[in-house]
Amino acid sequence: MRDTLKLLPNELTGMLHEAIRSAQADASLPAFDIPALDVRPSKRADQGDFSVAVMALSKLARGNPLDIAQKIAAHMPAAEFLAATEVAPPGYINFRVNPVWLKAQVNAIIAEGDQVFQLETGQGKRAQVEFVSANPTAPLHIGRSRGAIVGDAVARVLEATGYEVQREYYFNNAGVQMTNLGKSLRLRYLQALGDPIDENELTYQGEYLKDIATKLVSERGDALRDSDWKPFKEYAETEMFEIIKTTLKRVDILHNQFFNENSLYDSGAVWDVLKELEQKGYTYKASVPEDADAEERADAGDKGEAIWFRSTQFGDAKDRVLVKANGDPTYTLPDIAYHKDKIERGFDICVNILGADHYVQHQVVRHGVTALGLDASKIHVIIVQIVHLLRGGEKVKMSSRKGDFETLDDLIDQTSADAVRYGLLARTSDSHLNFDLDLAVKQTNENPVYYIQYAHVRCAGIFREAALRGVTDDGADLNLLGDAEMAFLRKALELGEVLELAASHLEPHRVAFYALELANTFHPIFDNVRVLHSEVPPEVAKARLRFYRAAQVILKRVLRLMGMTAPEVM
RNA sequence: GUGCCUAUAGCUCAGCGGAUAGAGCGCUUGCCUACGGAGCAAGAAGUCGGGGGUUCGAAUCCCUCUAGGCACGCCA
Repeated sequence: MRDTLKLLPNELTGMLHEAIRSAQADASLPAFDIPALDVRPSKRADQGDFSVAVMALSKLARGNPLDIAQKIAAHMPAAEFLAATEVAPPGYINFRVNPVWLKAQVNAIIAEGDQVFQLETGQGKRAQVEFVSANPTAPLHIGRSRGAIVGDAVARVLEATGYEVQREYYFNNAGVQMTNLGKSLRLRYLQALGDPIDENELTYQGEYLKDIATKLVSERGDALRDSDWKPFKEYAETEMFEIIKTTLKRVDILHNQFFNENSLYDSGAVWDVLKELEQKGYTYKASVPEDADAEERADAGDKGEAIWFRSTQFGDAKDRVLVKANGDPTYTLPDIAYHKDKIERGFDICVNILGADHYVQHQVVRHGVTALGLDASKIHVIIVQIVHLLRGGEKVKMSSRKGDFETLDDLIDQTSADAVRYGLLARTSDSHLNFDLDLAVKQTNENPVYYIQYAHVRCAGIFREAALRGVTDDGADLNLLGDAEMAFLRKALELGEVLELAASHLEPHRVAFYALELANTFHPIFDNVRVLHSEVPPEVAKARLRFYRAAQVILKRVLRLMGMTAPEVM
């Protein structure tokens, strides 16, 4: 299967350009620059398999759209996969795929196996996807998990188009939060040793610290009774990261790079960035921003002088503090240094998955990167909107401080890793996500995940039964396949385009919707196209058996692209 | 008040400049002596939040209004 044939719309677009140039060469059409032509799968069978609207050429070619369409169609070059080119009013060109070629794709699909529709458009390019990036203070919160699922799905889609992808986790283990974590664990530790404690002093009240404290007591006894928070922070951090990694592994997410914010201080990168911004004249020292009005000046109080970044020069609504009056940097400064580091590591694209609440912060970082003279356009951001948990139709409140939150682990326990992956992936990142816990707990067919996986299971069922009856697909004649099977193959051939769009637009939800459409195409065929039935001639059975092998390859590939399992039985 | 996101079938959501607006669930009616019925077939269900505008053509682009969400720290 050549790469171009995995992307039939691209192939047809190229042929259309050729046809138009050819028509211009023999003066059938006047000279004009060819605009973008959008070839897409047709919606209905009478409109062929692929269609393109050429009405927009009407002005350029100074003629009526139908005539133009006919002239282009007449000049279309021949291709093995293309059976017919038809024209329809008011100015559509419809393409029909050659059935013989289509049926032969069954063998191509089987030959590609787990790598089917592996594209090469991103070949030789390196991408980085930064996601999750939660500080190791608590188990992964459900609010973080949407970004986790989307981030990993983006990484998988980029890999499918040929990119070399790095999955990165950015964290800070030096902040106030981590100190509080250490102090909280220390209290839980003392409690585990039998000392009375005041639970109101616990910043982190979750049960998980009790478990870690118990483990610590079993390892060290009361040896740490007189220690301050520091060894507890170290221990808690290590344990928390193990817990987080274990959770992520449950949904098949594996980061291959953990980037510690502290390394930017150790290397001096943070202060180098500040110096560079100062040298370029983008900073100033003041107690209030330069453009502050009288009221703001009055409200400012006396915090002392901070170092400000003139982000307003880059379109920001206000200038931002880089270094506080007490000499400590804000989060912004190291974040700019981090993104500078990312760009300088030479990735072709850096994708950053952020929650909606980080949108403004990211804009500031982007301005900082631009101020340093770097190309901020390499940084792509996917903003995932808030997840609301619903139970009994009511919103469930989530807090990672009080310990009554819903973690990703909770969600997986109540449903399944596959249901969580699909549920969090199957909508656009822009949309606010309502996760219905009641529905998720049900594990009924109301969840599309079962519908999709069931298609794969049904294929496996055929092969099991075929093996028992000694039926094989040796010497199968694919021309014996019928219209129903071809309908599925047409759908299967859309996968290349789906992946290409999902990668170029950074929209992995496209794969989730495609999966549902694919299953929706599969099930009616399964019902009507029997393999092991007494009325099915042996040679037809062979062809159909091979067809189902190809169907299973496609279904498995799509499930794996979403990070889901492809079960043989359910 | 300002910025960003959202508003499409009873519900959850796709579609984001092209031909009669789609899917799943739910609902109605059929289909089990055939490889697993977690299935299939048929059907009902939509002034694409309201109003203007651009275009040969708008759910899609622009303006505006309404409703909901998230942000607007010398927090991280």
